[in-house]
Amino acid sequence: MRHMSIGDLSRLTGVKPTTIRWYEAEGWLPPPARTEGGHRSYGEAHLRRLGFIRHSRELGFSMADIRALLDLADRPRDDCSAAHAIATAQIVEIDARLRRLQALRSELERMTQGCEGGHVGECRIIETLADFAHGHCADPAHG
Amino acid sequence: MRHMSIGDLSRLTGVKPTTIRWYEAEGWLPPPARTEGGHRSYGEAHLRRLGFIRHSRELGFSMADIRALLDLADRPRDDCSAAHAIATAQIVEIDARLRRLQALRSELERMTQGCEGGHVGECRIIETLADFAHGHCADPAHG
DNA sequence: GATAGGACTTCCAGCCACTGGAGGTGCAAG
DNA sequence: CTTGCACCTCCAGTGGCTGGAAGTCCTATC
Repeated sequence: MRHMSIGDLSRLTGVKPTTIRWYEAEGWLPPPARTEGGHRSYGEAHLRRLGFIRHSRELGFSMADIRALLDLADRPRDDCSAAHAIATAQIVEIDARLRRLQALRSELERMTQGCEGGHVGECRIIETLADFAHGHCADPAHG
Repeated sequence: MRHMSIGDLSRLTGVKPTTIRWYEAEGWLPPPARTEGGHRSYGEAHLRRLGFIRHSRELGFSMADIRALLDLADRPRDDCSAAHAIATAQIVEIDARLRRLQALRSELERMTQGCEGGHVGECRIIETLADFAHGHCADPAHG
Protein backbone atom coordinates (compact mmCIF):
# COMPACT_ATOMS: atom_id res chain seq x y z
CA MET A 1 0.00 0.00 0.00
CA ARG A 2 2.23 2.75 -1.34
CA HIS A 3 -0.35 5.51 -1.31
CA MET A 4 -3.32 5.68 0.99
CA SER A 5 -6.50 7.71 0.97
CA ILE A 6 -7.60 9.33 4.20
CA GLY A 7 -10.10 6.49 4.57
CA ASP A 8 -7.35 3.87 4.29
CA LEU A 9 -5.27 5.67 6.89
CA SER A 10 -8.32 5.92 9.10
CA ARG A 11 -9.00 2.18 8.90
CA LEU A 12 -5.35 1.34 9.55
CA THR A 13 -4.99 3.57 12.58
CA GLY A 14 -8.51 3.75 13.96
CA VAL A 15 -8.41 7.57 13.78
CA LYS A 16 -11.42 9.21 12.11
CA PRO A 17 -10.91 11.13 8.87
CA THR A 18 -12.17 14.33 10.48
CA THR A 19 -9.61 13.94 13.24
CA ILE A 20 -6.84 13.26 10.74
CA ARG A 21 -7.72 16.46 8.88
CA TRP A 22 -7.77 18.29 12.19
CA TYR A 23 -4.28 16.97 13.06
CA GLU A 24 -3.08 18.30 9.73
CA ALA A 25 -4.73 21.70 10.20
CA GLU A 26 -3.15 22.03 13.64
CA GLY A 27 0.29 20.99 12.44
CA TRP A 28 0.46 17.55 14.07
CA LEU A 29 0.68 15.83 10.70
CA PRO A 30 2.45 17.29 7.65
CA PRO A 31 0.19 18.05 4.68
CA PRO A 32 0.17 15.00 2.41
CA ALA A 33 0.36 14.90 -1.40
CA ARG A 34 -2.89 15.32 -3.27
CA THR A 35 -4.46 13.46 -6.18
CA GLU A 36 -5.42 15.46 -9.26
CA GLY A 37 -8.90 15.78 -7.86
CA GLY A 38 -7.60 17.16 -4.57
CA HIS A 39 -7.92 14.06 -2.37
CA ARG A 40 -5.23 13.51 0.26
CA SER A 41 -2.68 10.78 -0.50
CA TYR A 42 -0.61 9.44 2.38
CA GLY A 43 2.61 7.39 2.60
CA GLU A 44 4.30 5.24 5.23
CA ALA A 45 5.75 8.21 7.11
CA HIS A 46 2.28 9.58 7.75
CA LEU A 47 1.10 6.18 8.93
CA ARG A 48 3.97 5.97 11.41
CA ARG A 49 3.52 9.49 12.74
CA LEU A 50 -0.23 9.13 13.12
CA GLY A 51 0.27 5.77 14.83
CA PHE A 52 2.67 7.39 17.29
CA ILE A 53 0.18 10.14 18.05
CA ARG A 54 -2.71 7.72 18.46
CA HIS A 55 -0.80 5.37 20.70
CA SER A 56 0.37 8.25 22.86
CA ARG A 57 -3.16 9.61 23.14
CA GLU A 58 -4.39 6.16 24.14
CA LEU A 59 -1.86 6.20 26.96
CA GLY A 60 -3.37 9.45 28.13
CA PHE A 61 -0.63 11.87 27.09
CA SER A 62 -1.70 15.43 26.35
CA MET A 63 -0.94 16.95 22.98
CA ALA A 64 1.73 19.07 24.70
CA ASP A 65 3.42 15.88 25.92
CA ILE A 66 3.11 14.39 22.47
CA ARG A 67 4.75 17.44 20.95
CA ALA A 68 7.74 16.83 23.23
CA LEU A 69 7.79 13.10 22.53
CA LEU A 70 7.60 13.63 18.77
CA ASP A 71 10.44 16.13 18.97
CA LEU A 72 12.47 13.55 20.84
CA ALA A 73 11.63 10.80 18.37
CA ASP A 74 12.94 13.06 15.61
CA ARG A 75 16.35 13.42 17.28
CA PRO A 76 17.51 9.84 17.99
CA ARG A 77 20.98 10.92 19.18
CA ASP A 78 19.65 12.90 22.11
CA ASP A 79 19.55 11.55 25.62
CA CYS A 80 16.24 9.92 26.38
CA SER A 81 15.91 11.07 29.98
CA ALA A 82 13.34 13.67 28.89
CA ALA A 83 11.15 10.86 27.56
CA HIS A 84 11.59 9.07 30.85
CA ALA A 85 10.50 12.16 32.77
CA ILE A 86 7.38 12.64 30.66
CA ALA A 87 6.37 9.00 31.05
CA THR A 88 7.02 8.99 34.78
CA ALA A 89 4.97 12.16 35.27
CA GLN A 90 2.17 10.47 33.39
CA ILE A 91 2.29 7.48 35.74
CA VAL A 92 2.15 9.77 38.74
CA GLU A 93 -0.87 11.51 37.30
CA ILE A 94 -2.63 8.27 36.49
CA ASP A 95 -2.02 7.08 40.05
CA ALA A 96 -3.67 10.23 41.35
CA ARG A 97 -6.66 9.70 39.08
CA LEU A 98 -6.90 6.07 40.14
CA ARG A 99 -6.98 7.02 43.80
CA ARG A 100 -9.60 9.66 43.15
CA LEU A 101 -11.77 7.30 41.13
CA GLN A 102 -11.50 4.63 43.79
CA ALA A 103 -12.61 7.11 46.44
CA LEU A 104 -15.56 8.15 44.27
CA ARG A 105 -16.45 4.54 43.68
CA SER A 106 -16.63 3.72 47.34
CA GLU A 107 -18.71 6.76 48.13
CA LEU A 108 -21.10 5.86 45.34
CA GLU A 109 -21.23 2.30 46.60
CA ARG A 110 -21.99 3.38 50.16
CA MET A 111 -24.61 5.72 48.80
CA THR A 112 -26.47 3.13 46.73
CA GLN A 113 -26.23 0.46 49.42
CA GLY A 114 -27.76 2.84 51.94
CA CYS A 115 -30.81 3.18 49.71
CA GLU A 116 -33.44 0.50 50.19
CA GLY A 117 -35.97 1.69 47.63
CA GLY A 118 -39.16 3.50 48.43
CA HIS A 119 -39.81 7.20 48.03
CA VAL A 120 -37.34 9.88 47.06
CA GLY A 121 -38.15 11.60 50.33
CA GLU A 122 -36.26 8.90 52.24
CA CYS A 123 -33.75 8.00 49.53
CA ARG A 124 -30.20 7.84 50.85
CA ILE A 125 -28.80 8.66 47.41
CA ILE A 126 -30.61 11.97 47.13
CA GLU A 127 -29.90 12.67 50.78
CA THR A 128 -26.21 12.04 50.37
CA LEU A 129 -25.98 14.25 47.33
CA ALA A 130 -27.79 17.02 49.15
CA ASP A 131 -25.34 16.71 52.02
CA PHE A 132 -23.32 19.65 50.94
CA ALA A 133 -21.05 19.76 53.99
CA HIS A 134 -19.85 16.27 53.25
CA GLY A 135 -19.19 17.15 49.65
CA HIS A 136 -17.29 20.24 50.63
CA CYS A 137 -15.01 18.47 53.08
CA ALA A 138 -14.37 15.59 50.70
CA ASP A 139 -12.66 18.17 48.51
CA PRO A 140 -9.06 17.06 47.89
CA ALA A 141 -8.00 20.64 48.71
CA HIS A 142 -9.15 19.98 52.29
CA GLY A 143 -7.13 16.90 53.02
CA MET B 1 -26.45 34.23 57.39
CA ARG B 2 -29.80 35.12 55.94
CA HIS B 3 -28.51 36.71 52.74
CA MET B 4 -25.27 35.89 51.06
CA SER B 5 -23.22 37.59 48.39
CA ILE B 6 -21.84 35.48 45.55
CA GLY B 7 -18.50 35.53 47.36
CA ASP B 8 -20.05 34.15 50.56
CA LEU B 9 -21.74 31.39 48.60
CA SER B 10 -18.48 30.67 46.84
CA ARG B 11 -16.57 30.31 50.13
CA LEU B 12 -19.30 28.12 51.64
CA THR B 13 -19.49 25.71 48.71
CA GLY B 14 -16.04 25.91 47.17
CA VAL B 15 -17.57 26.87 43.80
CA LYS B 16 -16.03 29.89 42.09
CA PRO B 17 -18.15 33.00 41.54
CA THR B 18 -17.70 32.73 37.78
CA THR B 19 -18.99 29.18 37.90
CA ILE B 20 -21.96 30.18 40.05
CA ARG B 21 -22.88 32.87 37.54
CA TRP B 22 -22.50 30.31 34.77
CA TYR B 23 -24.84 27.89 36.57
CA GLU B 24 -27.39 30.67 36.77
CA ALA B 25 -27.00 31.62 33.11
CA GLU B 26 -27.48 27.99 32.08
CA GLY B 27 -30.50 27.49 34.31
CA TRP B 28 -28.92 25.23 36.94
CA LEU B 29 -29.52 27.80 39.67
CA PRO B 30 -32.54 30.13 39.82
CA PRO B 31 -31.74 33.84 39.53
CA PRO B 32 -31.33 35.23 43.04
CA ALA B 33 -32.63 38.50 44.43
CA ARG B 34 -30.50 41.59 43.84
CA THR B 35 -29.34 44.39 46.08
CA GLU B 36 -30.20 47.95 45.07
CA GLY B 37 -26.84 48.19 43.40
CA GLY B 38 -27.42 45.01 41.37
CA HIS B 39 -25.35 42.53 43.37
CA ARG B 40 -26.70 38.97 43.70
CA SER B 41 -28.16 38.05 47.09
CA TYR B 42 -28.61 34.36 47.89
CA GLY B 43 -30.63 32.44 50.50
CA GLU B 44 -30.53 28.96 52.04
CA ALA B 45 -32.30 27.35 49.09
CA HIS B 46 -29.54 28.46 46.74
CA LEU B 47 -26.94 27.14 49.13
CA ARG B 48 -28.62 23.73 49.24
CA ARG B 49 -29.09 23.48 45.50
CA LEU B 50 -25.53 24.56 44.74
CA GLY B 51 -24.23 22.08 47.33
CA PHE B 52 -26.19 19.30 45.68
CA ILE B 53 -24.78 20.18 42.27
CA ARG B 54 -21.25 20.44 43.55
CA HIS B 55 -21.35 17.18 45.43
CA SER B 56 -22.81 15.39 42.42
CA ARG B 57 -20.12 16.83 40.15
CA GLU B 58 -17.47 15.67 42.59
CA LEU B 59 -18.89 12.18 42.31
CA GLY B 60 -18.42 12.38 38.57
CA PHE B 61 -22.02 12.79 37.46
CA SER B 62 -22.61 14.63 34.21
CA MET B 63 -24.82 17.71 34.17
CA ALA B 64 -27.46 15.60 32.40
CA ASP B 65 -27.42 13.14 35.31
CA ILE B 66 -27.63 16.02 37.73
CA ARG B 67 -30.64 17.42 35.92
CA ALA B 68 -32.39 14.07 36.50
CA LEU B 69 -31.27 13.87 40.13
CA LEU B 70 -32.41 17.42 40.86
CA ASP B 71 -35.78 16.67 39.27
CA LEU B 72 -36.06 13.65 41.54
CA ALA B 73 -35.05 15.61 44.62
CA ASP B 74 -37.84 18.04 43.82
CA ARG B 75 -40.50 15.30 43.87
CA PRO B 76 -40.00 13.45 47.20
CA ARG B 77 -43.12 11.27 46.76
CA ASP B 78 -41.80 9.58 43.63
CA ASP B 79 -40.19 6.19 43.67
CA CYS B 80 -36.44 6.47 44.01
CA SER B 81 -35.52 3.61 41.67
CA ALA B 82 -34.55 6.16 39.01
CA ALA B 83 -31.95 7.60 41.38
CA HIS B 84 -30.72 4.09 42.02
CA ALA B 85 -30.36 3.46 38.30
CA ILE B 86 -28.40 6.67 37.72
CA ALA B 87 -26.03 5.94 40.60
CA THR B 88 -25.52 2.34 39.54
CA ALA B 89 -24.77 3.38 35.96
CA GLN B 90 -22.20 5.79 37.35
CA ILE B 91 -20.52 2.98 39.30
CA VAL B 92 -20.40 0.84 36.17
CA GLU B 93 -18.81 3.68 34.25
CA ILE B 94 -16.27 4.35 36.97
CA ASP B 95 -15.36 0.68 37.00
CA ALA B 96 -14.74 0.83 33.27
CA ARG B 97 -12.54 3.89 33.68
CA LEU B 98 -10.65 2.23 36.53
CA ARG B 99 -9.92 -0.82 34.41
CA ARG B 100 -8.80 1.34 31.52
CA LEU B 101 -6.55 3.47 33.71
CA GLN B 102 -5.03 0.38 35.29
CA ALA B 103 -4.27 -1.04 31.86
CA LEU B 104 -2.67 2.25 30.83
CA ARG B 105 -0.69 2.34 34.00
CA SER B 106 0.81 -1.07 33.46
CA GLU B 107 1.68 -0.32 29.86
CA LEU B 108 3.38 2.89 30.95
CA GLU B 109 5.20 1.01 33.66
CA ARG B 110 6.43 -1.69 31.27
CA MET B 111 7.45 1.05 28.88
CA THR B 112 9.52 3.03 31.36
CA GLN B 113 11.08 -0.05 32.91
CA GLY B 114 12.19 -1.24 29.48
CA CYS B 115 14.12 1.98 29.05
CA GLU B 116 17.60 1.96 30.53
CA GLY B 117 18.66 5.46 29.58
CA GLY B 118 20.97 6.31 26.75
CA HIS B 119 20.01 7.68 23.36
CA VAL B 120 16.54 8.21 22.03
CA GLY B 121 17.46 5.92 19.14
CA GLU B 122 17.36 2.93 21.48
CA CYS B 123 14.77 4.26 23.92
CA ARG B 124 12.06 1.72 24.67
CA ILE B 125 9.61 4.49 25.49
CA ILE B 126 9.83 6.12 22.10
CA GLU B 127 9.92 2.71 20.46
CA THR B 128 6.78 1.58 22.24
CA LEU B 129 4.93 4.74 21.33
CA ALA B 130 5.94 4.36 17.71
CA ASP B 131 4.68 0.78 17.73
CA PHE B 132 1.45 1.66 16.05
CA ALA B 133 0.18 -1.92 15.63
CA HIS B 134 0.32 -2.43 19.36
CA GLY B 135 -1.57 0.75 20.01
CA HIS B 136 -4.20 -0.14 17.48
CA CYS B 137 -4.89 -3.57 18.90
CA ALA B 138 -5.04 -2.26 22.46
CA ASP B 139 -8.12 -0.35 21.35
CA PRO B 140 -11.08 -1.42 23.50
CA ALA B 141 -13.12 -1.66 20.29
CA HIS B 142 -10.88 -4.57 19.27
CA GLY B 143 -11.23 -6.73 22.32
C1' DG C 1 -17.67 62.68 54.16
C1' DA C 2 -13.87 61.34 51.21
C1' DT C 3 -11.13 57.76 49.45
C1' DA C 4 -8.95 53.39 48.50
C1' DG C 5 -9.33 49.03 47.02
C1' DG C 6 -11.53 44.89 46.92
C1' DA C 7 -15.80 42.53 45.44
C1' DC C 8 -19.03 42.79 42.30
C1' DT C 9 -21.31 43.56 37.43
C1' DT C 10 -21.77 42.30 32.21
C1' DC C 11 -20.03 40.61 27.99
C1' DC C 12 -17.31 37.85 25.36
C1' DA C 13 -13.42 34.90 23.98
C1' DG C 14 -10.88 30.79 25.02
C1' DC C 15 -9.73 26.14 26.81
C1' DC C 16 -8.96 20.77 25.00
C1' DA C 17 -9.28 17.55 21.55
C1' DC C 18 -11.99 16.80 18.70
C1' DT C 19 -16.98 16.12 16.20
C1' DG C 20 -20.63 16.86 12.97
C1' DG C 21 -23.32 19.15 9.48
C1' DA C 22 -23.99 21.64 5.08
C1' DG C 23 -23.14 21.89 0.51
C1' DG C 24 -20.45 20.53 -3.05
C1' DT C 25 -16.87 17.38 -5.93
C1' DG C 26 -14.08 12.99 -7.03
C1' DC C 27 -13.78 8.39 -8.03
C1' DA C 28 -14.47 3.40 -8.71
C1' DA C 29 -17.69 -0.54 -9.44
C1' DG C 30 -21.12 -2.39 -12.22
C1' DC D 1 -22.95 6.22 -17.78
C1' DT D 2 -24.85 6.02 -13.64
C1' DT D 3 -24.97 5.18 -8.91
C1' DG D 4 -23.51 6.12 -4.57
C1' DC D 5 -20.00 6.34 -1.35
C1' DA D 6 -15.78 8.82 -0.20
C1' DC D 7 -13.87 12.88 -0.17
C1' DC D 8 -13.41 18.14 -0.12
C1' DT D 9 -13.81 22.89 2.63
C1' DC D 10 -15.72 25.75 5.98
C1' DC D 11 -17.66 26.62 10.15
C1' DA D 12 -20.21 25.88 14.40
C1' DG D 13 -20.74 23.09 18.45
C1' DT D 14 -19.38 19.91 22.39
C1' DG D 15 -18.75 20.00 28.08
C1' DG D 16 -18.03 22.44 31.89
C1' DC D 17 -16.25 25.79 32.90
C1' DT D 18 -12.33 29.86 33.08
C1' DG D 19 -10.33 34.33 32.51
C1' DG D 20 -9.90 39.03 30.86
C1' DA D 21 -11.63 43.79 30.02
C1' DA D 22 -14.02 47.58 31.40
C1' DG D 23 -16.90 49.42 34.40
C1' DT D 24 -19.82 49.81 39.10
C1' DC D 25 -20.79 48.94 44.09
C1' DC D 26 -19.70 48.38 48.85
C1' DT D 27 -17.18 48.70 53.00
C1' DA D 28 -13.39 49.93 55.99
C1' DT D 29 -10.50 53.37 57.32
C1' DC D 30 -9.12 58.08 57.85
